[in-house]
Amino acid sequence: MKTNPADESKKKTDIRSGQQDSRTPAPLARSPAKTRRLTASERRAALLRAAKELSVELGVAGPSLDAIIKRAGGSRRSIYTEFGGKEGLRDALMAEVTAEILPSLTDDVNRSADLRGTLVHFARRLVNVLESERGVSIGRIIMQDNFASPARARSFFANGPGKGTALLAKILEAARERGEIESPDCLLAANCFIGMLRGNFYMERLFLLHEPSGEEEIEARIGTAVDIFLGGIEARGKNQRQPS
Amino acid sequence: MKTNPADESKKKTDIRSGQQDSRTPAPLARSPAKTRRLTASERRAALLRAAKELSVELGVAGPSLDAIIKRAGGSRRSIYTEFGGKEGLRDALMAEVTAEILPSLTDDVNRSADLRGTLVHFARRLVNVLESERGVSIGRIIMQDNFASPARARSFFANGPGKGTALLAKILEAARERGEIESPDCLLAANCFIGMLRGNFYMERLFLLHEPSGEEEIEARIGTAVDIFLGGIEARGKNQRQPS
DNA sequence: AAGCAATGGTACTGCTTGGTACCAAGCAGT
DNA sequence: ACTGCTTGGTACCAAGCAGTACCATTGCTT
Repeated sequence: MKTNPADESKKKTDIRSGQQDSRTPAPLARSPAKTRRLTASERRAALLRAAKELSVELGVAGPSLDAIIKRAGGSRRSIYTEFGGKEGLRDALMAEVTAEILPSLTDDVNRSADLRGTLVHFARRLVNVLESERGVSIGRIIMQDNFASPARARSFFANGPGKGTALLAKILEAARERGEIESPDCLLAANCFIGMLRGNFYMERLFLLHEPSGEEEIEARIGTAVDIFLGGIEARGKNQRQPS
Repeated sequence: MKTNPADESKKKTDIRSGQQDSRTPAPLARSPAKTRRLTASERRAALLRAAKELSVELGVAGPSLDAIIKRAGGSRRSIYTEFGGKEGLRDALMAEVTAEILPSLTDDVNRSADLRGTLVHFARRLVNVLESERGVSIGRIIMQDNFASPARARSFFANGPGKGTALLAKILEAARERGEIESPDCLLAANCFIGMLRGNFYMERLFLLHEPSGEEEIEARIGTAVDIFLGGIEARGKNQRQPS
């Protein structure tokens, strides 16, 4: 099927005659000065970078291979030898992008002395990472890819939100050990806190429904969330599960 | 608008079993008995219904017009006269689907006497609506379309989550008036509560990372969320905003 | 410097899609 | 029943896509 059939003429479909613009006839119009070839890892990085940029720029229905190659240089061959095809490239991109977000969240936690300070700090980090211009762009890539491939979604959740939630859960466990809070399930509580911070806002941002929130609004949101959360779990007798 | 959701319009849908090729060669192999023409609204309903079903079934990268027509009957002409094209059909589908979800959430709120009961009731409704098999299917359609069109996303948020959150906010306002809770911003608090209920679970469900949660797990999540939330906002002196 | 293996560049194939054109078949008004 | 308008069915077109083949070029090795 791949061997060229007995048709060497251009008469495949004469209707599509208007093709003279699609081909660039001059192969000598190469780059003037530097045509240095890139090593495999350089090429890989360039491809991933181009794919990321274009995914951010184009948004929906990510870039075509042509577009990626045009920006990154190299040729389709590079993609197939390096990633095995488009799916492989998306996999690699997902891994890279996930790894890029996490550190900015986990870094430097536990700086505050008390729990409230730690929570506020964590919340600021999270909201700013998620809802920043760049965070939203990356989030859009991730989410759309997650719909396309549950396998990638699984990997993303394990390495992204999963780790973030686990980190917060550990902080809560420590506070519980110190007797500052009462919580039967710190992981569940961590989920709640993170969910509060997202609220409807994160999705609205993801869908580009409004500009990034201002400092004040974010502080208000964080304040409300921390107040409710701390008020709900801190240790002070029992106001919980009172029978209704 | 919803005249008759094609109760008796089964006349054509059995063609989809054929499928031997992309084209059905014999124009005389039509439906055996009747070829009654559908009215405009019937046709519209059939198209929307087929589009919804196929979106659910195919998941990623919604169905093509051919697929929709093959199931709904009619022809491409129907789509263009009725919806103006594919985008118009997606718009209409989004509106329909959004309107479908909301009532099952808002219906029958305020049944319980006390606030805790009301919150638990609301939470059960919300989680079950969102994370049910059907809710997830519809949610996937909506989310993917939201990425494709911020305009649709805006309409969805206004008619879906926006209304749900506003409803809860009203409930909270009433409780505040009765002095049961203290909350400077009930809408923000409602956002928090709904966010807690989603946590990471809803997104994980949306991406098909696990089966629907069991009754027990849902009750545990709801219990935790309600406990934290009520504990955080109920009126009992001031444990909030203590300076750290 | 010559040769060779790997990479870059591009045309091409096969396929799918949305949109349009056109013919055929039903329906309604008279 | 005839006629004209509307709707259904299908072929067709242009565009875009991933993947493959193949030539041209590069740069390292010997």
